[in-house]
Amino acid sequence: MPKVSEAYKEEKIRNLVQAAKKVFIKKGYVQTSMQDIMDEAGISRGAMYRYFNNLEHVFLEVLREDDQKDVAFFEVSNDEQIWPQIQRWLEMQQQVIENINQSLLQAKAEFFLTSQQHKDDFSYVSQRYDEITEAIEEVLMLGEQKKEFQLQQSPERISRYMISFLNGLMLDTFQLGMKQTKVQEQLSILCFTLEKLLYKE
Amino acid sequence: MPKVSEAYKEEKIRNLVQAAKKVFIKKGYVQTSMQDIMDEAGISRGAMYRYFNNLEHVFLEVLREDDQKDVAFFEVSNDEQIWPQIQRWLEMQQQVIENINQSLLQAKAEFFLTSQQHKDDFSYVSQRYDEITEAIEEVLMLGEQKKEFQLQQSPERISRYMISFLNGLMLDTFQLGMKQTKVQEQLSILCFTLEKLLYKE
DNA sequence: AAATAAACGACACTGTTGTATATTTTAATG
DNA sequence: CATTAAAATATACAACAGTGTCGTTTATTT
Repeated sequence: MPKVSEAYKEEKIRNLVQAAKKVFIKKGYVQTSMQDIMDEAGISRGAMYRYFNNLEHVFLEVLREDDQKDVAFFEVSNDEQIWPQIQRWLEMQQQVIENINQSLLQAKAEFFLTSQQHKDDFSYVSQRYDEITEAIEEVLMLGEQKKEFQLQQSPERISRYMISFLNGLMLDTFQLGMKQTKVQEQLSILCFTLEKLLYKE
Repeated sequence: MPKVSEAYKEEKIRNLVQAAKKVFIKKGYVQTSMQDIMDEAGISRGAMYRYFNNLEHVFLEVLREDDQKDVAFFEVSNDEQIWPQIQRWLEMQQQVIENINQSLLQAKAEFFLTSQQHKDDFSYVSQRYDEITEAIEEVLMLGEQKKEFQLQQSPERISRYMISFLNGLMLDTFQLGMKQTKVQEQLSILCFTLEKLLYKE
């Protein structure tokens, strides 16, 4: 406990972030207090505040950790047709949505929704939105280059369209459960419309 | 021998609800306290608690009031073609989305997102979702009856699809502003895909 | 055993809630 | 029009939950 390596400190923080994440997933952002995280981590108040200034700080660290996992969020292979790859990606999204309760969705939504202050961290949301838009956009353009698609609308529009829809489906599903929103059916509609948007017939 | 009219009481409540609504629109649900509403209404703590038990109670009244305005939410006329009516409705939605900051969207989202307790009032969200789904569904079926459409997917699916998309667009727009999400463009894509879903070609 | 830094937990402070009590307003009555 | 009792409002208060700080304790290294 005294004089200790850098590695120890990092490890400690990683543990705390893990504990925090667990709590945030379970309780969302608004309902979570520092105390909850301390309890989950089995650590004292003083120790906690040695590593984090406040709850917002903790959450931002959790966010950072969570983001890293899907950096390589949409890897396209050039060897294969694009469309099947998109379809596979959509199936992945279905998995994501169906496990929405084990994700940070609620906490994130609450965090960015609740406080005007976070409009400063606004850049985060905004940036992430742009990143994803662009990633999808590129895939679409690639498909067009390869003469596989004939985009009926600009790739940017299509990309944003996909995101809006998926976001809506996620939140509705979180609120209402999968039975009511019928995730699979909805995604198959998205597929249907995407075909119309991507192909000339 | 008692005093005071019924009408007075109702009027009073309506005023309080109005004041509360104003605050909720400005600050959302989570950041709003009873005090904020009392201040806005220029009323004392004691008076406020005579009419409402707690913040949740106030919010539910505000919700009720707000819902009434769009009861006749999607009136279809039988004389006219359905499709133009849907298009007009979508234009209305654009207005709604573009004025999203003057709406209760944030407060509602926060309210239903934040607290597990509200899973009891869950019925509200769930019910409303079903109502809207059914309303749209009926319009679609009417169009099919009139041989105007040839639905490429079940009306239920299409209806839910529309809602998911619009919800997503609303929340994204609230977060990011209209410039980034390009509401109009997005809605025109929705229109495009809807045509594909409604018509055989 | 001296030095050091992590960990602990008590503490003071804040903002908010809901209630209890005091005061004012109201309209029916003599 | 003065009286009066109930209703409406105002004010003060206790309780609480959460925050961030700070002096103290603990355990290891040198």
